Amino acid sequence: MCIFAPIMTQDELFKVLVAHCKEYGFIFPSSEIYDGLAAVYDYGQMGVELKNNIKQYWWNAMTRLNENIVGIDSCIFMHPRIWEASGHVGAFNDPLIDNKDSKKRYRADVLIEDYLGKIEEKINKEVEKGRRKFGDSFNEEQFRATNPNVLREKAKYDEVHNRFVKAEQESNFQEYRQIIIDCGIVCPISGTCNWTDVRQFNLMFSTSMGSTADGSNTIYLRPETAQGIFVNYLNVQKTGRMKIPFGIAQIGKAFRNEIVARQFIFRMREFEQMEMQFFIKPGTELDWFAKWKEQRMKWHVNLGMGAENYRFHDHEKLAHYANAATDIEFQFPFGFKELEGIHSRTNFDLGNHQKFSGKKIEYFDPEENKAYTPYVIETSIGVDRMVLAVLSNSFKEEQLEGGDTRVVLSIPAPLAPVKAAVLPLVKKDGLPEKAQEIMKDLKYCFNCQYEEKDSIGKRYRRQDAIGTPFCITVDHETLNDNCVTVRDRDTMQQQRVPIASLRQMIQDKVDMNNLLKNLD
RNA sequence: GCGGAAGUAGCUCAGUUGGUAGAGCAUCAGCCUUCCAAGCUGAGGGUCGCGAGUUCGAACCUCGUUUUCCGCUCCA
Repeated sequence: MCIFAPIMTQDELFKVLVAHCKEYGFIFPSSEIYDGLAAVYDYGQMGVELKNNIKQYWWNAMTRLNENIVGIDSCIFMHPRIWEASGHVGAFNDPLIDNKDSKKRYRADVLIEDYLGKIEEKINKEVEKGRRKFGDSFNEEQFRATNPNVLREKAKYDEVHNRFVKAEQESNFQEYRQIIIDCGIVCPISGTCNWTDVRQFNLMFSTSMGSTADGSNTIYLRPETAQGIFVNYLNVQKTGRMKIPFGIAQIGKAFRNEIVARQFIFRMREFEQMEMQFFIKPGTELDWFAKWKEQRMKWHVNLGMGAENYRFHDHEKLAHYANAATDIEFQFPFGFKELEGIHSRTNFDLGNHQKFSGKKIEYFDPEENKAYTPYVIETSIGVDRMVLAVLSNSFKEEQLEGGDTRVVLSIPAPLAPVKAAVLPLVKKDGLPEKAQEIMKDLKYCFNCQYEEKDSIGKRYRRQDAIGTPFCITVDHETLNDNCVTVRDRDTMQQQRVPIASLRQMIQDKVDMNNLLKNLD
């Protein structure tokens, strides 16, 4: 068996995978009969099963294996002030400006900051010049206060800086543009100053709550599920009598109005997150950060999709709330990309909610005999990215002996949408009836399919294409000996098995608890 | 959001200088079949992405629009 690699590039493979996902009912473009809706996808009959299994694997790994982690399900709608406290209202609005000649887009504030940085550099150069000139007798403070070149640049800097800060406070984006033009900031590509207006892209979706126009409030669709956990911290801690360290897990939809959403379900405007916030004593965050890094990597590798396909990517530039951050990256067909983020969020979120809500959010630590606002380690994984990781990793086009090819999804068995297919060899001679009997027995334990149409080989291929680990074939012998042929998806090997032992055989392979036991 | 390319049946595509829309596979029904797809017979399925314009007549020419892909840009 060899994989199609020599013939197909990663790019082509990805296209074939997308087509396969549609053809076999995993993922459809949203609203397709109305020409689709950009970057929104629906899960089909197979996709939803796979997705649910992934969620179950995560949920159980979090809430069952850890006595000190509990789940919640908070709403998508939340009080608008929450997004001020979290920093999303401020930081999620990027002022963007385009150069009409080069067609390149920049963040207007970054352009101005770069410009200010260049003036600073100039000043520093002057200072260095002076230092070389005067040697030991050089007095930097005095030099800065008197040198005409420095003073001129400093005045320029202060003027622009003040305008910039004021514009930022007032969210006056036209002023951004004016600053860019007044300073003669040019596009590094085209070298021209031919700029469009500054446009603001609010990455949060908004809608209004309240049915009358004047009585309604603007509210946002949450851009992350984490805040639902933070604002419920006190509720869970008190009612669950939780002692630090403890965690709260949540799975739910989040929405971001991305400027560009592409690469299939990798970046969607509506997506699903699995987040766990772990509350800890301040000062212990780097230990817990390391622990969760290890735990989360173990969870991934445990699926058996190849340890070499994962890597950590530590952040050098940290977000406003974090003091340590890393990504778990997975090798997608388009390269290593973020699958999960692990962040040490300090007490930024709880502290801010304390400030904005005016409610005390503290934990009294009996061991320390004092109260503090807990620190947080966050693990945050995209469900849809996880689905894509599983699909892209398991999709194979194999060359068989005799020149045949087959397309197989070697999905880890506990995640497979359908666990077993029950197939009468022919649809006569009482074989369908016997197969239905088996089906009746197995359907209470596993998601099974019954199929009698087309030749047996064709049915095997169809099951391969959706990743069914077992095909159970009922033949004429079965009526005499109560045994069936069980065909393995990955090896294509067949084995004669008594009907009575079918259930255990399937269970051994598809039981998610086997995965979970390896994690404990 | 900008630039480029594309959109004909569920899928892959053909369709001549503008003249009544096709194939293979798939689907469905029936027949035949003792274990790794593509046996036989028949049937269904398309406002040619959508909307205008030019024309006696548009899948084909023009404009607009939308979706997808590629590049840029952005990404908590």
